[in-house]
Amino acid sequence: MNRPMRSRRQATLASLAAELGVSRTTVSNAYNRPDQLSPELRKRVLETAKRLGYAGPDPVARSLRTRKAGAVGLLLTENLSYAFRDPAAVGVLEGLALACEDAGVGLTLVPGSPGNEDVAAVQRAGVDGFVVYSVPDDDPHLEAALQRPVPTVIVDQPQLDGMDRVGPDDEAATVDLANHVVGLGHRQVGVLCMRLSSDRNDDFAFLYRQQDAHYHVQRARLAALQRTFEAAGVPWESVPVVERFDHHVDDGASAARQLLDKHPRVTALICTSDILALGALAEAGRRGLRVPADLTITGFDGIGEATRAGLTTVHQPVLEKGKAAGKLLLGAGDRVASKVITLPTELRVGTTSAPPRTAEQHWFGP
Amino acid sequence: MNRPMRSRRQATLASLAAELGVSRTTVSNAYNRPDQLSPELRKRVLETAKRLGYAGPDPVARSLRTRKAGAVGLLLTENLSYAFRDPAAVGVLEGLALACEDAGVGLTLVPGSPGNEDVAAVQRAGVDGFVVYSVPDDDPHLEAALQRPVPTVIVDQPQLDGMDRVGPDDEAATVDLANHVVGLGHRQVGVLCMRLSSDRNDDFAFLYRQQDAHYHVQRARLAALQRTFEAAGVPWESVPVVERFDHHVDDGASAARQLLDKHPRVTALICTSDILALGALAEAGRRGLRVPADLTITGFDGIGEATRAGLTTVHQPVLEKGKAAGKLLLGAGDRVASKVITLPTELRVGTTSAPPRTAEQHWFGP
DNA sequence: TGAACAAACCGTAACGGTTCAGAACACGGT
DNA sequence: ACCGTGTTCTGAACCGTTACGGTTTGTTCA
Repeated sequence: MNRPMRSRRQATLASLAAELGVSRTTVSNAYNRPDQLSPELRKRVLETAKRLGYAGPDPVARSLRTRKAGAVGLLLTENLSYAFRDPAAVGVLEGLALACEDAGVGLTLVPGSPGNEDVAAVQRAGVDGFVVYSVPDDDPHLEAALQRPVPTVIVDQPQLDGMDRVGPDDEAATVDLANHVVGLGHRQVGVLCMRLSSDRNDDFAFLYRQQDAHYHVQRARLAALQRTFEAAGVPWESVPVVERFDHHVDDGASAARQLLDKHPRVTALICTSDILALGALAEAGRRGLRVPADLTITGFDGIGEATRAGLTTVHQPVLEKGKAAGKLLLGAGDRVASKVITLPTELRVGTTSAPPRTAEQHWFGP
Repeated sequence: MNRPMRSRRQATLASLAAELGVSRTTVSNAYNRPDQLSPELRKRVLETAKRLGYAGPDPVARSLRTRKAGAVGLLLTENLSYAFRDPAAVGVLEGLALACEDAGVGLTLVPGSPGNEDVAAVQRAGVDGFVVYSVPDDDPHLEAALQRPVPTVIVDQPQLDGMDRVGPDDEAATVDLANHVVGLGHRQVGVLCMRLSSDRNDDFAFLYRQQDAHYHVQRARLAALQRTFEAAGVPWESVPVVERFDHHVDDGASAARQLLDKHPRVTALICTSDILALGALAEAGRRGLRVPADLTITGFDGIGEATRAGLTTVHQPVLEKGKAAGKLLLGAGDRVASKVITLPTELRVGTTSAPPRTAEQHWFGP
């Protein structure tokens, strides 16, 4: 043990009361309701506490009695690097942390790897509610959280029965973006997307896998792309989609490589995240493709580095997303109806999108 | 409330036992020690539990009894954006989260803004230990955490009496970096640093403020720079140091602007973080200064974006740092002696450092 | 036949607090 | 002397669980 001066047995409120010859109530009051006892006595209590090394009422015991854990849980059933390496996810985390800080409650990251069926951590987390973020639809951890008799807010996920939900309209935002690309004249496009399911598939993802995706956000974005491109006369089967399980810039680069190797005539690469797009950008550079002259690249999320790189992307207010989730959860006490908050998104046209290179257009010419 | 089927009063282990006509112990065993009762009875218990909407033993009550909270606290007395916007800090967070996940315990972010004297959240956090990261030396929250009868691990901070500590040797690493810059021939340098104290000072920071810095890391890095440059015959008073309270890329840019406006003859900008360096890079571009031909820029931390930008920097294994802290804390149970883990760092020379522009060297010529 | 032992279940006592309805006392007013 | 009104402190119940040390029942084996 590395705490100095730890006595044989930690002092408790009761032992302190005994030492002082007062009731436990009084000691409790000394900490929680200073106006309930004389200043002198309170001072004496606090002094004795210091002398005995008593650091104040035990949080857990207090929680039991008051029925408040003083923390909300964040269920992140991801490979953690997924959550921490993506500035968009970190933004949500930050917003949530801010909301918690405002309310003076802690934010507990509840562990649960995907594919790991062990939901014990979810059941054992001492929290007053859960925020569920970026979890596959059928995850047992999500199920376990919903079982718990505490409120739950779902972020970036389809609304479940009476749950609260926060998220952008991924479909609408993606439609805007796709229309931008279509409007520029692109008909030969490729897509890079994030993990669609808990089983690794660092390869092309065909229709069935797309529609069966367990991650709502990816499913929604792909569906929106499909809808828009088909409306523009581009058969979706002709659009290659490359999936990556991990989510680093390098994964975006390798995905772009895989796609471009097989489909060199593609004029636009639509990525379902900025991270992937940044990787695609790097790969394009490596191949000597000029962006946007030779290749249009778009992202999604609007992270800082993307902005600095001039990426055409959809910006979503990630910080607000997290904040909204936190506020919703912390204010969920007495509310009866469930709430759904849809966040605004904004198409940000940067310097990575332009009409397709003319040479290529001949392929589609009359 | 948005939980469906919530009965008037939540079922408890006791009410479940009563309903079943068995003892509480048996119900408890059904959840915690399946081998202590017959499979049939266990099945009956679990079925009845489901029928009554009992989701398993209450975590808080369990914690009280077992004296394990099942979570470790992370004390981040920062403006939260500080912690979340810096990939280096996020890396530490990730490493810590990974260690916690391995151990199946939660990670609670304990709120406490700098300057906010309210340490209640620290006292009320139900955790089995604290990791203290990036907190000013004299912070009351740190004090409050140390008071609690749980182990504490300090990250990136000078070792306190018997505490465990994890961190790189900031001084040695900075000396290496400074020697690199000195070795290139730079004698007219400027420094951009992060917040030195809890009071905002977006301006030049003079010697007294530097030495009085409440943030160990910044103090150590500045001290190392001072030592190295003075050894190279550069009087430290002649080296302008600009401080920024916030820590975004834009802050780095504005700091660089402020410094270069006043000291246009500077040939190298040493930044105490990559984020600031990235901003400096942007500002250099804006001024039409070629890097490294006209201006050398260095960072610290080795974050991904810096690597992608080719920044000369010191890489430190942030993920390992977080992991090490977590492991140390979680294994701290019975240990008597305190441990100190010093992490390796690596000078990574990129494309942003080179000898000073010859024109300037005349100033120092014979 | 009965000792030895395992399996299945139970009762009680914590764990360390908070809370609420009073008790005890002091004080000023009538 | 009596009453009302605070102020200060107390007693006991309660929060929901698990640890510990049993008891009961049934089986095995010499």
